[in-house]
Amino acid sequence: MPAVAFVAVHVGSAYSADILYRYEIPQEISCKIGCRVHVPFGKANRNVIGFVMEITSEQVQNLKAIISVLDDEPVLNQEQMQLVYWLRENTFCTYYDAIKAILPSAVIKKTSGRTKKKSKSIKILENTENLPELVLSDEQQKAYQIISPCLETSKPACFLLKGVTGSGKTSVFEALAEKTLALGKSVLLLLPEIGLTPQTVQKFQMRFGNRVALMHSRLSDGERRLSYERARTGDADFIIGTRSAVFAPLQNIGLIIMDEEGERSYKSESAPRYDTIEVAKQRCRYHGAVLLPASATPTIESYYNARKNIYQLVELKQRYGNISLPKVETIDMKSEREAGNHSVFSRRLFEAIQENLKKGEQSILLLNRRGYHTIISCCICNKPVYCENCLIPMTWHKPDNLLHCHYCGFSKPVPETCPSCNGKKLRRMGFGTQRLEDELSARLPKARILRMDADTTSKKNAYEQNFEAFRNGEYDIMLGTQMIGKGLDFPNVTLVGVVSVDKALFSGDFRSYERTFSLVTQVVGRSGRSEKSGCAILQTFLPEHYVLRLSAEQNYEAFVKEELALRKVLLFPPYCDICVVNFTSDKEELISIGAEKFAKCMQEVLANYSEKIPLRMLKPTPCTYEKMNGKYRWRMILKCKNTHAFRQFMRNTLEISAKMKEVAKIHIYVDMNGSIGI
DNA sequence: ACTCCAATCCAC
DNA sequence: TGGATTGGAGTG
Repeated sequence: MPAVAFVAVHVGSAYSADILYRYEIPQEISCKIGCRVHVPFGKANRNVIGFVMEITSEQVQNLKAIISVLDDEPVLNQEQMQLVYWLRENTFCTYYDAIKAILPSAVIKKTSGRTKKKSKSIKILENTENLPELVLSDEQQKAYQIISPCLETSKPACFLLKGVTGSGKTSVFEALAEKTLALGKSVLLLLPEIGLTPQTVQKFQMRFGNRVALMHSRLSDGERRLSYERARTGDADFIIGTRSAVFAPLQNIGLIIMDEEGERSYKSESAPRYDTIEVAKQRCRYHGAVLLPASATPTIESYYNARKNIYQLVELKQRYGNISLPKVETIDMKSEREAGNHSVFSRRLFEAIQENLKKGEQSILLLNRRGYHTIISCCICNKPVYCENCLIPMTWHKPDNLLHCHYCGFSKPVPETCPSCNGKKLRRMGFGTQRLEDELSARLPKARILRMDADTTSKKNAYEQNFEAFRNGEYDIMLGTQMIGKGLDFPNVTLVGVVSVDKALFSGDFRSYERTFSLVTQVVGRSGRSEKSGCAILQTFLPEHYVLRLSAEQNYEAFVKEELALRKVLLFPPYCDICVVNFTSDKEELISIGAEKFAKCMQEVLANYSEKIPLRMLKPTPCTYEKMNGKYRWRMILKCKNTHAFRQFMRNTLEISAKMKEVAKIHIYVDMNGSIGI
């Protein structure tokens, strides 16, 4: 009786075709679950690679047969197999999308199942002479002692480490990692962006030497493959990396740390659209490991979980060395305007910068818009100049004198006349980091200014080099977008100026308040980290807004209280889950028809559903930016409970609707608890 | 009656 | 996804 293999093959993003295809396993072939196989596929029987997901001995007639097996041993182990199924169910992706996230492309494509190349020697950064024993403060020690007993058990647990900026969370990580490794278990440390935290990475490399391997998106295919193999074989038992590293094939994981847990980069914006913390939880359940999300401003969801005792809260309330948090002064920019000051700088902030310059101390200025003029609009019809691929106003950049689209990267010269009405006069408005730099250097010609935004840091190692130069005192002032708020320690910074974050409050996402609160808290925390005390100045046109008021007070608890109350009333997470169905098409006329047909189909499926699905369906609507990258975009928001029953209902709807011609003409993807802005 | 190409269908 | 199939427009 021939055995049957259930094989996952690459079928694009077609929901209805993403099934496991059954093939006969010929007698002479031995194949295991998790191995890659060559199978004939489609009417033309083209030879494609598939992954064996299941093997049964059932009797099925007329199956095509597997051509050959590519691997002696499975490329997907038992845990990875479970993760494939988990990802497909939870992120509404295909089998192949899930496999692509779990395996490096070099492993999917490699022709031989055996790793033949001996790995190159890795530069060893171990430097034992240079390690003063790890010294923990009382508070850090206490945090360590609460968490560390759980590392010895093999029960999954989650601690939420809430530590004010400068409290030395990293030292707690180090102590816990050391303990985990001593117990013979492995450690996974996740960071939002590897380039922004070279100090942290170096610290761990110094302490743990070549047990550490890095995994992040800037590795080449070969480097990624090497790190993957080192983790898989146990040659490296401490992985440091970004989002994708959550899939590192470590054995026997004891601890997963997620630093700056609320960062957006932890949410994947392409298939599979996973949330790193959810994958980490899944892996902790599998390994019986401890999960440790950490932040100065935990997400509302995490803090709520801590209040419900799903997570155990561990707090670091003091800055290391008992340095006080900087005092934050709020400046009402409306009164500046009334007083005739039309500059981006309030008089108070400018004086403070001057003062700092005189003292030889450093300043950091935050403005979360890059470019020079952020809007070019017509004096007659008032319409801005839009990107040709996106319905998004373009930003003028001074260095190349071109308009740039910050969403698709398209650029073009400033038009002579208004593209909408042919008006002859266009006015340039808005303030970006380039203009801030210009104005600052005009008013303070002697100041050495470092601008940090996506335009100045695109080159490899640019972050690291610039941050290092600033730290070494080569600059007086660092100005930039949100990227300057994170992680780094600059002992000589005693002034932080928030030039403007008002716009960030109204991005259209229900998380924009918590993100703004977090951003202000992070950047303010850059000030006064050594013995010199620091201060911060927050400029806003909305001083009475509770988010800005509470950010200035650095009152996280009060902010969470307000935010939870708001979310309860408006029904947002953590009181429900938000599932967004996204529709895209390059044809404008198809998208509303397809989206509405889908919504109708969903209602019908729901009406015929035996299980009760708590669900609030909102009508499909165009996205805030209706066109991006040449694609028209609609979406439909569902307020739901993210249960197995809901996810089945959702996939059911996707499969049924995919067969309808109006729906088949457009592209659909589903995003659970992602962003609903832009 | 024929070609040609884009839209559509389908895969085990 | 990608190839095979289908059907409508265009051609002689």
